[in-house]
Amino acid sequence: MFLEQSGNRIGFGEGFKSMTINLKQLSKLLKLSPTTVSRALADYPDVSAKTRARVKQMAIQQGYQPNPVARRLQKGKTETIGIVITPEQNYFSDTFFIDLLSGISNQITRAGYELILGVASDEEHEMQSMRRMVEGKRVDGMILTLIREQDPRVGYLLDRDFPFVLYGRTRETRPYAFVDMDGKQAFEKACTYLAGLGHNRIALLNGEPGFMFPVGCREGYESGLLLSGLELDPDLIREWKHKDPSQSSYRWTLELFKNDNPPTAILFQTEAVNGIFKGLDELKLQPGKDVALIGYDDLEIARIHRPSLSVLRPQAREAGQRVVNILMEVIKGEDPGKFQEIHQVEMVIRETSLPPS
Amino acid sequence: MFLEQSGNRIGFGEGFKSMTINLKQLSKLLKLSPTTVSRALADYPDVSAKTRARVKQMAIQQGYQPNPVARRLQKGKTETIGIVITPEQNYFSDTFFIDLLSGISNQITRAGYELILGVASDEEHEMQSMRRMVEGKRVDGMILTLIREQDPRVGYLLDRDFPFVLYGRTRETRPYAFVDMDGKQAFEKACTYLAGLGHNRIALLNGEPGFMFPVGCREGYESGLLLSGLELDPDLIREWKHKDPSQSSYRWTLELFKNDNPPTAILFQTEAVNGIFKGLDELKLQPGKDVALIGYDDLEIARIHRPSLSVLRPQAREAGQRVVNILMEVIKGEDPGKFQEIHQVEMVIRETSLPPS
DNA sequence: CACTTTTCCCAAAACGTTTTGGAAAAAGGA
DNA sequence: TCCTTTTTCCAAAACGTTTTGGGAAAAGTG
Repeated sequence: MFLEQSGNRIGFGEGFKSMTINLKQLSKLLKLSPTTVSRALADYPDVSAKTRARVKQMAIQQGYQPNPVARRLQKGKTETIGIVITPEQNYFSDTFFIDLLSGISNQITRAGYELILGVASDEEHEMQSMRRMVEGKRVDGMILTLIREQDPRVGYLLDRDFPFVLYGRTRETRPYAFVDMDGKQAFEKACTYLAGLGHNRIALLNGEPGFMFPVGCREGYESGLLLSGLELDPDLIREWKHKDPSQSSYRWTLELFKNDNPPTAILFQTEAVNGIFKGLDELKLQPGKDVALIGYDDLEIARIHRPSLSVLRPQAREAGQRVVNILMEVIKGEDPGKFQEIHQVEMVIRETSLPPS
Repeated sequence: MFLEQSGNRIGFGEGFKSMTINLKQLSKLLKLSPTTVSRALADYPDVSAKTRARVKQMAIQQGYQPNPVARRLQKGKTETIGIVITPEQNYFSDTFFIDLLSGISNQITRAGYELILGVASDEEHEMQSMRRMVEGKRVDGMILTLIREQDPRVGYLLDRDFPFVLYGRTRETRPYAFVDMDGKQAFEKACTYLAGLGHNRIALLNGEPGFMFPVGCREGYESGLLLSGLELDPDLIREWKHKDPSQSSYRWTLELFKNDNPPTAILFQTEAVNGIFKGLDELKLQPGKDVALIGYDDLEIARIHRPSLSVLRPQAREAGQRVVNILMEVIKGEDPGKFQEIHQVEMVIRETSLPPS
């Protein structure tokens, strides 16, 4: 039998296990039923203020923490959110994704939930990892990132009515919840800004086709040209690959300037900046001076490079928090269609966005 | 923040839950007891081959998956491993960490476990996040990375006899399990290689003091010099900061060459390469030609840069898998002191490791 | 005082598994 | 045949919570 062991911290060779106390033991210590203790800790009104205080104090003193596994079983929830990332796609380009993840993680913790992570090597494995989480009843909801135009994950989750939130958007007619950056508005803003400076040959070095984000970038770019009275030249548009942003953007940069009438400015995702710098260097063109540059994402390199890079800066951390808050609502049963947020992106003018020379 | 809303269709509830079946329902379908079904699926010998096959077939047909939360409660395990990362420390430098994480994640999945992720903003928050996992009974074991010379996390876990494995090492006399790269051997190898080419002024641009890894790097560097009959010149050693590898390494590079007798070669962590390139560029020194370079970590930039960077290449993915396998043993109760692995690091000779001109 | 209402607490059930400790049926041994 | 052993199954308990559905005591109310 178990006797009272108030304040007992001595291990019996079972080092860790012995220093943990459960509800039954705590209630015995308090000479109360487990019911009352549980309800006291959960601030139910049907336990007197006095005992509630007594229970809480003892709980703290004994270092009691309810076993989350038991609570989850009883509550029928996993209290867990899943996310699957794919290293192939060069996801961890500097600070951006980790900022997003940071916002997600902190908000999840605040809700008393857990974030479980899958790392998939490719698209198929990505789906498989998600199915394990969903069908294996390991999560209450999913967060999806790096969304494709046609994204099978979204259809899959919608089909089974499983809670999820996208960071990004996809082509899907059924309503779903998402948080997205307004890439269109961002690129439009950057484009008109450059045009306003006098640039009339503005190039776009866009992200990989198939993904949704570059679609908005292009829309914004085209709309920006239109608003500025510039005409669209398909020769000024190139697309790089996720697999090797630097390499492909390097090649496309060289190609862009083979043009008879080369660009005086380039819009692009900052991820690809190394390749661009390299290409320009080889062409003896000075960034900022000979060619204006505005990148999307405020990575470290943008700040430390000389000349420093003008950028469009999405607020990744805030977006991550919103994603989680929305997901919690969807899990509670709210209609996902109600949660469709498009966040503005601010422009940070540094040294690479001067008028044409 | 701009908020756009659209679509307000009311979702249908109960969609997901209805398509999942539990053990009791399955056993009813089979006209067997839950006990037998459970044991059949777990390949116990006390259920006949015939019924076992029948059970398994029905389980597949019905898409039965045991509820992991219930199993965890019964087994008294969380089947979960925790890891805490800190964005401040520029952790996600390109592919290295994600490779490690990939190895970890895949191996954990293979074991039927889950990986939960914490993102902490600083050292204190890091500890707090870990304590939540450990004391909140949310994990069976922890994986620690980016280890400091004096690391309070290790003492904390050892004190309460909680299973963990380090990726890296620390100064701690009690036995603990770790997987580490042989930084000493790697830097020694690189150093003697350069010396063999005729370099006699070899600099070390080392990682931030306080962390354990740079200690080994320096040991290897010093030992390499000794073996090559070169003498140690404290003026050729500099240390950069995690917070801004590029900026600090840029400054140190400039400083290194103020020396009367400047280096002809530099050893460093590839993370810091941008700063070095920038510094050399400013000094009108060509990497590889005027100054030999060998970096630790085979990041993308190392491969795509021209001239391509010679590197020391740790096998992060394999290391991640080992970390998990070892952690599983420790969780089973094996003595952690038995698991102390030091992995060799290969050297990849590319274009920046030529003899001095 | 007799009654209703409010306050405070608790026993039992439930969540979905796995494990324990048999028990009935079948097979083997004399 | 009778006894023992093996095979095959299952009821009940357990894991540690929360929730359900009261019930006893205390406090109001007339």
